[in-house]
Amino acid sequence: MRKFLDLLSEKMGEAFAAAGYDAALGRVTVSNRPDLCEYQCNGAMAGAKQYKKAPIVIAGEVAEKLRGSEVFSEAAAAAPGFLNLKLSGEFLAQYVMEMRRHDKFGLDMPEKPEKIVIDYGGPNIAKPLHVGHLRSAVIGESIKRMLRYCGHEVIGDVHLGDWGLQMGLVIAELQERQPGLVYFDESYTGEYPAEAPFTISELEEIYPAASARSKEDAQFKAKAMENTYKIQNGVRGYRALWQHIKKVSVADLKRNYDDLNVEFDLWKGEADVQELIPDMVENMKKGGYAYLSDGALVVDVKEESDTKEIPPCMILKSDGAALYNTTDLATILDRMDKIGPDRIIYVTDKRQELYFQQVFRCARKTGLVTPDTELCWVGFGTVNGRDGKPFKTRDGGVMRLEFLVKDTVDEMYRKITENRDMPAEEAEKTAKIIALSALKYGDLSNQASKDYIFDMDRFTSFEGDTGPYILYTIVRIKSILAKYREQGGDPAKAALLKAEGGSEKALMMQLSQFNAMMEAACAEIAPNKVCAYIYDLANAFNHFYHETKILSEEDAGRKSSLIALLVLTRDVLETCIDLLGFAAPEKM
RNA sequence: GUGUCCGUAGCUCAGCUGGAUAGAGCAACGGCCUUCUAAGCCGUGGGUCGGGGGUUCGAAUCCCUUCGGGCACACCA
Repeated sequence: MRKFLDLLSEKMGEAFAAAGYDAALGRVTVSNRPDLCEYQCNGAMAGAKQYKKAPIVIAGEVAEKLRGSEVFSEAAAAAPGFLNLKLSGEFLAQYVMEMRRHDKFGLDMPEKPEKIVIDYGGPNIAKPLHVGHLRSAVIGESIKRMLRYCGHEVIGDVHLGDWGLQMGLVIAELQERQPGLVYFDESYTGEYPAEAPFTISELEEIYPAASARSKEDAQFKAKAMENTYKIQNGVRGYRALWQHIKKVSVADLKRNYDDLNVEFDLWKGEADVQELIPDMVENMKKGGYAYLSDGALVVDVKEESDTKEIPPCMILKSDGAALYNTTDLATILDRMDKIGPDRIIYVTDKRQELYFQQVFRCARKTGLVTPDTELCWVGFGTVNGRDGKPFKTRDGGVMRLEFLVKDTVDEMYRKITENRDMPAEEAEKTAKIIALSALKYGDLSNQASKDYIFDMDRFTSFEGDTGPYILYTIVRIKSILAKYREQGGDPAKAALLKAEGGSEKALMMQLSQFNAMMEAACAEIAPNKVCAYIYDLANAFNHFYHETKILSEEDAGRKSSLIALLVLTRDVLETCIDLLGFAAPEKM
């Protein structure tokens, strides 16, 4: 379906052409002076120089050609050369009605859908999720859903950090606490127990303890490094323990991501690509890309156009060990081989920008990806506390994600029970739903690349530009539709007639922008655009709601038309919040 | 030091490829519930768009410069 503004621009272009000017000047935009007009065109001013005429003259001539237009009910030239436009209510209603018939509200599918891998989450095994993981999960999930909605095949991969020193640390701590474990007996050849020798809550306590100890106790740290080496080189007992750590940890991660309504298609990790490394490195050497520099194996990635020195991409450390780069490159190799994506998107902290620039260039240069594979990086800013510094717990520690979510849910429960009379069980369920909207909307409504301040009071507020406000709007619509059904009406059968003036027309105008907004949001990978859109839409609806009696409307045709508008508004809002990764309750 | 991002109302932020009086929300103040959820709606006050130059008919937006801040700059991830 054509985008509404394109349609208007086309009509305007025809008028320009009819008056003897370039049709390209007829670009129509939403008015920035709603008191004067609904839409505007500034083409007369842009074309003034080219045609050596006063803009107001051109605008006047074009306005003349628009007389009797079926699209614009009014077109007036205004100094110094603006074209102020008002829209025909029938034309608008027709477009909006067509949106309703279309299964994606007028959003066209791409001619060539892409296969896209999105790498987000990035949790480390054995370490609890903390605030830093919130943004990756929330933003990544939303991008995944948006791109899917726009017609692409999208595969989300959690990309676990499951190959590092933290595993060696956990095992070192276990060696101290439970030295008798069969895993440490290297002469043991039997089966290892299926059950892990620790629970998740024990694991959560073991890792911080081990990490703290390694900072003071050099011998302990050496032991941890040795353990890591043993895991990585396949010593049976250590491998078995590593599997246990991974299994227990992943189960817990799934639970945490579940609570956030975040799902991954793949639970791959660094460990999965280790065996690809030797050949990959060998090929980089053979291809003449990799060379030794200060003992480390590196690939040059600088380019002519660089405005600064880009250091080479390191492939192996001077001790010959692999590092994060190596694993990420091997992962690209693996994905190209097994999935063959057109695009890979990474969602990480913005501090890793240079790092990914190096990795991408290296992958391209060494032929890990085909020339037309798009490697794409989305960097996000830090979550700060109200003091503007990185978010911490009251005592200055790292804030665990689980606690952050729980605090938000508790706060929401408090607010609900304060304002509404609701059974405890229902209030609890509702609190969870609304809290998620608060958390996610609070994050996603900011530009991803910017830092933002996590302000519990602001996010959980039902007022202003917040998740709960959006949900409240949806619930209001649902409530009216439910009553309409009780009266025997069928919202699905309601048909739109025409846009009366005022807030009803404004609501339709907002709805008509959906496909253009979604296309832009996907192209720019910007969930914040979806947020901005639904906030405007919710505002437009609430304004309309206060001016318009719906259920008591006596003209049956008009009532049905209003209901149709409600249904579409609800559907668009619910579709959008689903793309943001949350949902609305039935009541609140 | 080099590069990069940012600086807009008391606070938190929008402002797309330059366009008419710079917009929201919170906070402050004032209105609107016998009628579809008042967790809403309407209104008032509040800004030299960090400073200075330049390009343009026209700049928060583009260019230069300057001040202030964040971040990154190969053997961490």
